[in-house]
Amino acid sequence: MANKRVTLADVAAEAGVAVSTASLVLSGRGAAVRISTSSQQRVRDAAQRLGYRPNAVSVGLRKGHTSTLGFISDSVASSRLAGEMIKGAIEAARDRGFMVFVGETGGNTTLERQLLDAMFDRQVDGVILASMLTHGRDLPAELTRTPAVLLNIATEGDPALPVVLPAEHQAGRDAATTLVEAGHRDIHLIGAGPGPDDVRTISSAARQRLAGILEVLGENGLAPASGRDINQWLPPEGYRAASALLEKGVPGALLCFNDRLAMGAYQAVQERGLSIPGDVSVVSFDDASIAAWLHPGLTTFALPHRAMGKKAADLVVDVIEHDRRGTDQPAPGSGVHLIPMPKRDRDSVRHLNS
Amino acid sequence: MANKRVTLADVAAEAGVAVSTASLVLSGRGAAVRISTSSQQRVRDAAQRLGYRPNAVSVGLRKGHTSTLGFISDSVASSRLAGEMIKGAIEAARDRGFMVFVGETGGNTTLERQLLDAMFDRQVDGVILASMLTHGRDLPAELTRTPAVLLNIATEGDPALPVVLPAEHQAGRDAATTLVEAGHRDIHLIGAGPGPDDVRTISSAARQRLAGILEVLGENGLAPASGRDINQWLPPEGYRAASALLEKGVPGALLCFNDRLAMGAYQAVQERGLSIPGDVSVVSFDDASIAAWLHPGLTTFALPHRAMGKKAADLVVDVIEHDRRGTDQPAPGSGVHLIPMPKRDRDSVRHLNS
DNA sequence: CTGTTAGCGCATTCAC
DNA sequence: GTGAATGCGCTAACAG
Repeated sequence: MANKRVTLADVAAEAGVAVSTASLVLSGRGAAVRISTSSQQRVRDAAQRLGYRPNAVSVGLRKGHTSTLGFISDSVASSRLAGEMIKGAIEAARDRGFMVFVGETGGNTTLERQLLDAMFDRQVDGVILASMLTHGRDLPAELTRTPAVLLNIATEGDPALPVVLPAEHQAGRDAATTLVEAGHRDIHLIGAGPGPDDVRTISSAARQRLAGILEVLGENGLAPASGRDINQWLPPEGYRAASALLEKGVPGALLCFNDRLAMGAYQAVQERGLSIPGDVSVVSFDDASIAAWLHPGLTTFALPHRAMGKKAADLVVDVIEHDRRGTDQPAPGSGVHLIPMPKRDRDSVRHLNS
Repeated sequence: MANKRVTLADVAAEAGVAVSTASLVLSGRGAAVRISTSSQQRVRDAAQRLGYRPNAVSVGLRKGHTSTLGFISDSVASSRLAGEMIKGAIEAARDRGFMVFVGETGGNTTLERQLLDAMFDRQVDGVILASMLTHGRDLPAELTRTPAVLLNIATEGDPALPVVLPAEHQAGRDAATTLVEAGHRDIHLIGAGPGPDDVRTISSAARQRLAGILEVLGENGLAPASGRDINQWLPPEGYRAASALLEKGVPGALLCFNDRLAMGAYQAVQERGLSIPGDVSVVSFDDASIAAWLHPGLTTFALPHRAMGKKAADLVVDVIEHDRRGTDQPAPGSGVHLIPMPKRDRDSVRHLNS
């Protein structure tokens, strides 16, 4: 099985030089220290021939850093979107030469501490702390010992750490704008509202989406035709809310707080023989995979999870490299980074004025 | 920032003993080497007081192993199910004291090699190679250098490595049995069939599910009423296939090869004003999240991704620990491990005989 | 220009 | 019972 790895010493022996020479050459500083071209070539050839690869563990011990990141999340499996976030982070990390440990806490704080410890034991150079449900939380104290960034986690007050969040407020504005510009006046909210404080979930997305929506509505002299504050944003709840609305007549437009609510609303509308978007328009948030599969395709504002993961990884690496450089300039990137939520324009909105 | 970690030397100094003594004590062999109880206590106290944690990188260099696994997949983000697989693996690994590097190749073989190299450089003790779409493939040669297991990857012939797969064939049998026992005779296949070789996707799941289905049908003197071989198992295809069927009359039962096809079939059936399961019964595979959200709930056989991930991690660790023990008994666990696909019994099947 | 030396943090012989 | 010395594979001072 383990046919021993070839070491720097092997290469040096093969090339007939000292290990330090081999080290210099292979780290690219051969020319700078003016090692003879012939020696350099011999070392390179030997390394090539033997298939030498530096032992990262040894390098890590020696240099004190490991080109390794930790990614800790409360859940990795909740949805495709969670996967996208991890994927974005892993890919960006790899592009910068980092591997990443992934851990999942299930929301358990003890476990979180243990995972952080296990990662620090392995000398990770930085940590991404992520949540799949944006909300505020206390942060473990260890996070100050190492570069860290918060991914999809809201903090109260001014965060010392970089924070990456979706631009929920702007998405709320964009969603309302979409409906208003299509000529809709009676817009029913499903998931939160109608008042700015009618928000039941701990998800801070709800509050911000709502604020954005109300802002635009207000700017156009409108208010929500109705609002339904819901704790669990799942299809059955969307179904019930839409059904209740339909009993009282045909609502012009439904602004659902996520795609699963929208899916439930679709079911209610279509079971009554009504048409989307002919009779009722629907706009939503998230761009979960069902959004594209629904009939007709659901117009929605995508949670940019992939881009968020990438941004988070880029930020930690920025901080790491900054620290390593050891300048006394301020650490880069702290503060909140809002990632835009792009519109997925499909077929669930009717344009009244065209 | 980096307020230095406390090392074994710090502990030894604090306790007033030599590092080797401290090492012995903390590795639990203090009693065996008969170190004085007082020294032992002092060392333990010091370690406690200073918050000592062994540097895993150093231990890795010294002992040659790192309590670290690599998980390489062609995609981590394709669905919630992919996440479940990773989650199962990560959790099982953690329970055994291992952290895991996660990498994603997107199907790119070069990238796969690079990731494997990066992991081997970091001295991973074992590797899980996973795919989100079961099918055969060539394996990178490096895999023989380290304990490895294949997760959701089929191999031709007798694999030298442990392989973890869903019990697709049995699930095919179970799905057909469900329909037959409910009294259905005209069973239409959507996704593959009607002949045993009418399989267009590279997914080996299709072939095995089909084989299981045909077996049970045959045992009951039946054959598929029709079959529709489809390359892309997505809702639009299911919609089209079911629509075509409905033009010729009302099929009694639809056996869909996955939930997304079933979702499309639902749309076709319900748009025609027909009822599930009143007019047509539907059974499917995967248990994607939509299966529970559809109206009525879709009876389906769940891909046990979580359990598969767990099994894979347990297997690598078994092999690692076996190798480490150095006995000359055969390596454990090689061969194929089939994980059962449990039935999610919901409301899409009508029982004709009750 | 190149080789020798020391040490990153730890575990393990081997003397005392 | 305990401590000093050695080396895992590598890099960085320092000599030569």
